[in-house]
Amino acid sequence: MPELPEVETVCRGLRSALVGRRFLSVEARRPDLRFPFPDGFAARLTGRRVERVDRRAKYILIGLDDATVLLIHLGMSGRVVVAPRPIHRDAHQHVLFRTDDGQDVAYSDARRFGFMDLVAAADLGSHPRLISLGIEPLSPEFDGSRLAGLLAGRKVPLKAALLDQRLIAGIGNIYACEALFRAGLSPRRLARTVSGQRADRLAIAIRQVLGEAIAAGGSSLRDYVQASGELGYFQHRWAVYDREGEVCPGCNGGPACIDGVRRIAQAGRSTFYCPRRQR
DNA sequence: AACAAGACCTGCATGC
DNA sequence: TGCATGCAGGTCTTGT
Repeated sequence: MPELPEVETVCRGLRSALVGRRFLSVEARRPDLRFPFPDGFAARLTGRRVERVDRRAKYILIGLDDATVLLIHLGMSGRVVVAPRPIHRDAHQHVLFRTDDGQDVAYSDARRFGFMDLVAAADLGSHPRLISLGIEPLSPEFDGSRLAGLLAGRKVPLKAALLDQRLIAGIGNIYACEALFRAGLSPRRLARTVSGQRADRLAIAIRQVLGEAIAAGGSSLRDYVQASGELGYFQHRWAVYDREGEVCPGCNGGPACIDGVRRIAQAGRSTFYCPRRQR
């Protein structure tokens, strides 16, 4: 489920639910997700007060009052739901946080590709999962010339470069496809061929696509008392992702678009694009 | 050094 | 209906 916009949506939900609150109890119902929980995980969290909730790439960072940070990654299928106690229990609900104001925060993850870790705040930057992350695409420093610099000399397909978290942090398979469509650039083009105006267009497209998805998720949060990225995805209509064979929104059924959106495999993942509008 | 491929794990849609 | 197959929003590790 989660790329940057969905993680951001979950972060916002957790921020409003948790900042200033204490964990009355924490229950890990199994010893691991993708990795084992750190030693004393539940005990170390119990009684802690949440001071802040931040996001870095697709990671959720929950800052606690003892100068530690709870690091959460949602993997492919991780979900977070906040509800008044007692929360509905589901089959893959692996971690349950109870707060001092009567809320339950449940983490569910069928595939268990997600993970959690506890880190000293001072060591956050050197955490092995965070240390090599690239630029935040929504940060003010991210623009066309910065993007061109990151792509320069790279012989990988452009789509693969967008998915490389060491270059840009937070773009996943869906928004890589969508941003390339908006920028009119083929996912197969070599990354190093994108500079100048093409890089400008792509940087703008990335920011727009991510920003609109966050706006969609954020607006749905007001109506549902959940921090769930699923809502953002549910509301979003993709132009090309998962639309193999359909006419893309830019082509309006023109003769050159007879085959519609094409699906190819790149680095083992599906890429959707319009060969007519993306060059 | 850079890149592709396999691995992790479960659920779901599809086709026979 | 049952079963096999392929695919899924991520990223770490291994092999070329």
